[in-house]
Amino acid sequence: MKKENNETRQRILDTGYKLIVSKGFSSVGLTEILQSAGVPKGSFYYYFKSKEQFGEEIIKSYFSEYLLALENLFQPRGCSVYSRLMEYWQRWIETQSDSCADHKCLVVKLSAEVADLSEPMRIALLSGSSQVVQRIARCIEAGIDDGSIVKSDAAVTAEFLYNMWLGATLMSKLQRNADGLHMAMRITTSVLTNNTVT
Amino acid sequence: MKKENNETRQRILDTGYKLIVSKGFSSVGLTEILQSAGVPKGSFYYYFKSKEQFGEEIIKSYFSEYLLALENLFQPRGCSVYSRLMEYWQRWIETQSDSCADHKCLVVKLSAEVADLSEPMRIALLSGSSQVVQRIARCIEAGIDDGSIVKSDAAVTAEFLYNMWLGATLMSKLQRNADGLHMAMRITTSVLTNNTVT
DNA sequence: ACCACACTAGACGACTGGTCAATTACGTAT
DNA sequence: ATACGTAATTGACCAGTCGTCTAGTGTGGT
Repeated sequence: MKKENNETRQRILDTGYKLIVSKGFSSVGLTEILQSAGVPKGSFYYYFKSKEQFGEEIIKSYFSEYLLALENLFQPRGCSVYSRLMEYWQRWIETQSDSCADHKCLVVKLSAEVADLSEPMRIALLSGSSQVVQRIARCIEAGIDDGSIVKSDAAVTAEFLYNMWLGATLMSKLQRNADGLHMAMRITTSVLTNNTVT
Repeated sequence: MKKENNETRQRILDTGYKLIVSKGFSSVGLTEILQSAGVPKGSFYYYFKSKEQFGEEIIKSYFSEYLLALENLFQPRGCSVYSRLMEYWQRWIETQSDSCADHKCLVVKLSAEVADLSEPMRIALLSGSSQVVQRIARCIEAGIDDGSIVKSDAAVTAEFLYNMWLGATLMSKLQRNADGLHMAMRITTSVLTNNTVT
């Protein structure tokens, strides 16, 4: 049997995610990632073609986990579709707050930086976030069906809500507090129940 | 009398803005900026303390111009307050579209990257964007007064709209088209006239 | 014993932000 | 006209880091 050590590879990915999501892509060097992961520098190019492809894989594996968790959260349970969706936003607030170091959103952190820097990374980000929005849209549709969410164009509403939360998260990074996120939460509630904003 | 030669200094700032708004802060080196501006390396540190302080000044001068243009746009003219505000968003679409290289939004480009990187730059970004939101809020108030905008909490509406446009612009950078911005436009119209989303 | 291959060390040239001593340009006082 | 002080400008240079790569080590299978 070969050693087939993907453990090392995974550790590089995990450490890379943590550092990149907090410092950005260009600001973090391979040296720092590898040192922090306890992996020798020479190993990197055995596992990855380049830093860019490494970044692409981080994004892809991030969304892979994210979408799995989303699927799980939106699974029918002993509560309305509406409250399941609201739990999603509630968790968004928690994960994006200052305290929580991990699980920060890669879309918020990397979109602006990467969109003009790397085409593969841009595509990965776009594909992932599109799937998230799609999944939210399907959830809204289900909520309209079971009557817990007010009728609207589900696709438009999902995209709109996602955009608003993205912007609010960006501003909350500048403000270093969660006020903007709580405002987004109130508006989300209004929109899903009354179709009004305030 | 002093020479007061800010011309060189201003050229560095202008070139810096263009490069940074398209490539990001960390990805652009001083060498590239200076070479592109036709200014020798040594001169940089005569005008600026560090790259960080340089970035801070770029942000500040960006907002200084931005707020001036905003003030001008919102000035009472031969049209309703509502249509003046809508012209602002219309221009947002135009400046953030692929074609327009200059005048891209620094808040969109730098917030995520800089928030965890440099405190002075974060503060500059926060202060500037807060003033913009405030100015929009005052405009909405005026619109409520002259009856061209439906009644609402102006401050909340302004913050909400700004967040949504921020998010939409981020996504449009990923999508490389203006669809998200046009959706933001439709929602903005709805909100300001009906207080509904769709 | 030998091969195949997962893995690694360390150096590569290019480039980073930043420093500095030397030089020039110019308004003012003599 | 001359001398002087300072504002402005310069590019060579620093120590360090960047992403990348080649040459090689170690080990399990045959």
